[in-house]
Amino acid sequence: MERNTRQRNAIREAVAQAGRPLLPQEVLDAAQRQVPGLSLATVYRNLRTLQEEGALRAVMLPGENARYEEAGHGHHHHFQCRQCGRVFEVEGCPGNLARLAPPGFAVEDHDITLYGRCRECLSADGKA
Amino acid sequence: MERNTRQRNAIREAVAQAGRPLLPQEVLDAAQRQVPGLSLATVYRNLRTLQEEGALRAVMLPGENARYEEAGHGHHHHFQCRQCGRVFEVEGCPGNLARLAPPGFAVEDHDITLYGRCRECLSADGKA
DNA sequence: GCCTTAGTGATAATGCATTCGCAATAAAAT
DNA sequence: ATTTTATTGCGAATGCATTATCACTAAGGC
Repeated sequence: MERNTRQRNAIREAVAQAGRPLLPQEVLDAAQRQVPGLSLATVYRNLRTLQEEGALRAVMLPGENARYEEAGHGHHHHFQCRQCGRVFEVEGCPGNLARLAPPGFAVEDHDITLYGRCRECLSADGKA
Repeated sequence: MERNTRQRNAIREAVAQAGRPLLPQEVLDAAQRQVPGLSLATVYRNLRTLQEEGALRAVMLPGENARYEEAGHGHHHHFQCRQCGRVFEVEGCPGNLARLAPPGFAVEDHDITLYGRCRECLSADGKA
């Protein structure tokens, strides 16, 4: 039977409150504010468990390790800031991408990643 | 000074003739038809060299290792077949993706990956 | 409060792509 | 042909994310 541990709650909360996909290490950093002794192994174990029970979703970006976000946010894509490396959700979708594929190919799905500067990094630059 | 070896030529040719991004192991398999003794270490060395001199480009897809394609094909995106795993180029681009980003974010670039079945896998299924 | 056992922390182990070390090979300049 | 040295093949080494091990801890049912 599944138990409700402080660690698991802290991990779930950390991802939920971030509102953006987090790396395991980022989850650790955030969740350690609730549970200081939390270990990285426990983060990995729970990320997997929470993903299997459908609470979390793995987000893969090109050349990056898996990040984790809350499940159930509907179809969306991601933006990665080239300065701070953080990833954000972006809603919306251009649609009708199937037309780009070569003739005879069946398109079932797609991923879009936007790259640039997030608001925070832009405003920090402005001040510098 | 840079030398013109059978190995390097075979590697360059393999990528050019495939017409699609190849994994180092796929490059090895293809180039070994020209140079049977070719080793994987040499493939890695030359993929790096060729990339540095601008002849090849690294292609990163979500959750995948780097593939390599000929440079100079202009802006394009990629399609990955879920059955055979191969990656193909797709021309064209929906454009105007910047509007998807949250306000205050500056979009500089983007990656699009389409997923589905390639023509070969579809027709093989049809026959099965 | 006690017991059972899922969960945890710390660290070692694993898996895997990629790179390194080095003796042997082969371009290409002389 | 000889010499020089970039390049190669092979296997060992590396780096790094993730997972396994195991003794200990603490949920939660009784």
